[in-house]
Amino acid sequence: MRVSAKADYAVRAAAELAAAGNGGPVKGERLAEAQDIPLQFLEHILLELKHHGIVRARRGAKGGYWLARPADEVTVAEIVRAVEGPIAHVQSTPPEAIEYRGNAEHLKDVWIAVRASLRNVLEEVTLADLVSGELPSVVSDLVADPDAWVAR
Amino acid sequence: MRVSAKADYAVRAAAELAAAGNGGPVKGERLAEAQDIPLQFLEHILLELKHHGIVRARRGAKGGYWLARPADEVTVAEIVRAVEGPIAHVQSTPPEAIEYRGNAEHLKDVWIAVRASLRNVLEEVTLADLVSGELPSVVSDLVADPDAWVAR
DNA sequence: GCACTCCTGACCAAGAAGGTCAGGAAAGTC
DNA sequence: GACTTTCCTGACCTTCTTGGTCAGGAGTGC
Repeated sequence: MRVSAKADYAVRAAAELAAAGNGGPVKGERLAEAQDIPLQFLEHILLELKHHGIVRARRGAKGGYWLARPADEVTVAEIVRAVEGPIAHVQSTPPEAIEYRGNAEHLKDVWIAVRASLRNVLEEVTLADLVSGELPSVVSDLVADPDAWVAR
Repeated sequence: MRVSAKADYAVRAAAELAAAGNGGPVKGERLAEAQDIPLQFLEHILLELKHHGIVRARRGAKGGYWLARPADEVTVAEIVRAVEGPIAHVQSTPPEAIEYRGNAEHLKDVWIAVRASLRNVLEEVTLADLVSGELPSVVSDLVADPDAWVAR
């Protein structure tokens, strides 16, 4: 139930690309500096994003990375899936595929709900939202509760 | 963003204890059989639950495990925290403690929302709910959407 | 041809995941 | 007091993941 450095880095780099808009390709080095991410590690991450069709790239002078689609069509969920794999799998298998026995029978519903609630957040937030700061109401509602900010 | 085998096992074992109610201590072996969990691994998990005050135990003949509190006062969130540590940490630190720069500034809010939405599910479901199958509305609402059941 | 930048695979150290093994320490029974 | 039962604990093990680094190859633009 944790968010990996890789996913965090990936979203941050993608946010920079979203902000760059159509100003031409952005070098990996600039992304790394802007978000303070180890360059070589970031390059691997960007490659994964490219393989998943989220980002495009060109080599050589004037080369760099840019978003494959408009920033308001790329969700945080996609990026997380690209680098971390499926969201909220249990024991590495999707919750709907598990058969629970005895008194744990309804646990399946709980894990399904967990996944759905994660999706409700991650699939609603686009890179455009992230950059503009105008987050969808599902997020701002959750964040408005002071209780959401306390550690536990 | 995944649920470990340990957390899954822990909740399942706890559900069995909840179902056993006041019928006296339940042997580890019976829990392991009921939920098909490797016994020795389960014992380590139960020990962690004990250290976190969720479960109690007695050794010897007629010994076994039981819940330290009534089943309707133990949430799934507690159990997950006991065996997996804090929920939805980013890079192993709580989201509210991270400072984001540049265009990723609002990412903090997104991770906070992720954590809050997980809590909304996990802290609402008690072991009593789990065993009875009468899950809180936040869960049943999420599960009612057929979309929650499709892999992605 | 040369500089620039991405692309790729190999490698690596540390830690977590998912267990197993062996023995010790209480609790109950005879 | 001996014996059985069951929990308690630490050591160990294998495999995978995490979070990187290193070295070199392959396009691209001038």
